[in-house]
Amino acid sequence: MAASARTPAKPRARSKGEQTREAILAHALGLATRIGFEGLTIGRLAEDLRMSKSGLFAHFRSKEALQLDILRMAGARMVESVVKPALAVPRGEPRVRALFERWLAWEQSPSLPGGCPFMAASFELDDRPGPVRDFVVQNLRDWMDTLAGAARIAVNEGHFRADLDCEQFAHDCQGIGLAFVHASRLMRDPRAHARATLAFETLLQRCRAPGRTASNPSAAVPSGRRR
Amino acid sequence: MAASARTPAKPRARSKGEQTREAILAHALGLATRIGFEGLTIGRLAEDLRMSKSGLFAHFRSKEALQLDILRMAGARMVESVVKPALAVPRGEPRVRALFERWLAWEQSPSLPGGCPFMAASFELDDRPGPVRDFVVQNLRDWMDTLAGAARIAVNEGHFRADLDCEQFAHDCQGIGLAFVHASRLMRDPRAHARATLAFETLLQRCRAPGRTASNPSAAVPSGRRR
DNA sequence: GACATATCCGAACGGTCGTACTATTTTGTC
DNA sequence: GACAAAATAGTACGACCGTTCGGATATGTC
Repeated sequence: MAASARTPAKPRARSKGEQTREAILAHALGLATRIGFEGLTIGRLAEDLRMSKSGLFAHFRSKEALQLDILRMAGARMVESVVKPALAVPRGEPRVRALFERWLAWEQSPSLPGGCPFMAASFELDDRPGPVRDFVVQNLRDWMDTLAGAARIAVNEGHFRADLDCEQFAHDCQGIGLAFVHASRLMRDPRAHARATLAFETLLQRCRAPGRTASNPSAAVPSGRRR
Repeated sequence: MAASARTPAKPRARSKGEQTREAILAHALGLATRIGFEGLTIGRLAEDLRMSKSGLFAHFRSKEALQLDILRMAGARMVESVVKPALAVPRGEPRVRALFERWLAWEQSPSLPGGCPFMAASFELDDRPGPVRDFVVQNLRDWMDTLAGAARIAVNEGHFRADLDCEQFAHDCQGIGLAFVHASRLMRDPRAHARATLAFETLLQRCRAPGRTASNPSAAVPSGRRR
């Protein structure tokens, strides 16, 4: 599976410890989304993975470090499966749309049985200061900046109104996403996805440059295409 | 304070136990909003109130019962300070607006240092089945129904478009509220309230009957005023 | 194969959790 | 003030928490 079976290399390619460490984090991520970051327990985690509590603990030197590593992995995965693919989509509205759609898909990803960990952490840690909270805040700030940045590009491409408040746009997107989680996970509303999509389309419509519609995407001319 | 000082009556007017019980719940509510419902601990609660753990515990027969009682009190308070006052406001858009504004105020109420307990519980309990979760769901369903009902009335009064999807309206409101909590509590964004207000006004504008504006509230004629 | 080191386990620590039992005190009624 | 009932305290329980430490075991290098 790894690079080579006979090349352990000097700085070590993929030590045993690192493998199990990642296996732990992968499972811990799924667990944390379901039972929360505070509710996540080293004993339970070790039991699930059929390891000793102390053996597992040795990989992280504290529970807080474990929580941070889980979030780091989650952040990296989110970038990988939401942000990066969206960057391959044409600039402007298509990319904004790709971001949003992939975000919803990420939230429902099978590897996240409890949903996006940052959403859950938003409400779980909002009153508990510390590095874990700080990390969540930073990550969400980055995400909102990504959304706002994509909207900014859409403005420059002439897809969105020139006077659009891009940060408000990101804020509104966040609201749609949160309402989606609320409706689908808590209320178990089968129309949750349709609701979120409708809300997003309505938002997009409000943001488009005058005269421009979804079915007539070339009506408006980019105002400042070259930078 | 109570009915009479010399009339304990047969079924007893306001026993000592009931007083402390309410004091416990009031404090527990504030605590639960900050540290979460799972994080809330009987020992901590007793310590805060300078009671013995067992003395406090005797008032509720389990932690789950305590959690339910806390939520019951929160629900009653929310009705008292959000729903009931809004019902005193004229039907239609003004009442819808009153509901939303009082909702935001309730979320920031000083007696709720950690914000609306139902918001927090939404994400904390979404994956933990049981009566506590059920209670939260029921309460939020009632709230959404209240919002949708107020919108329905606004449609009948001719304030809102006749083809408005009132449930989608309630859903969108929920999103604005969630984004508000996200921005204010987690991100500590000072513009959070302005963002929420702007989002709500934009939503209202989209819902209004054609030709009707905020500054010209009498442009449209009620279509089905009676009933 | 020898050896150093990385990895993992077992047991144990002090703490806190929710809960159960038994006193003791306080309250309300006569 | 006597007396029953209600309210509170005290103590203890088993379970699990995060963490420590020393020793067993596996891994990678020579």
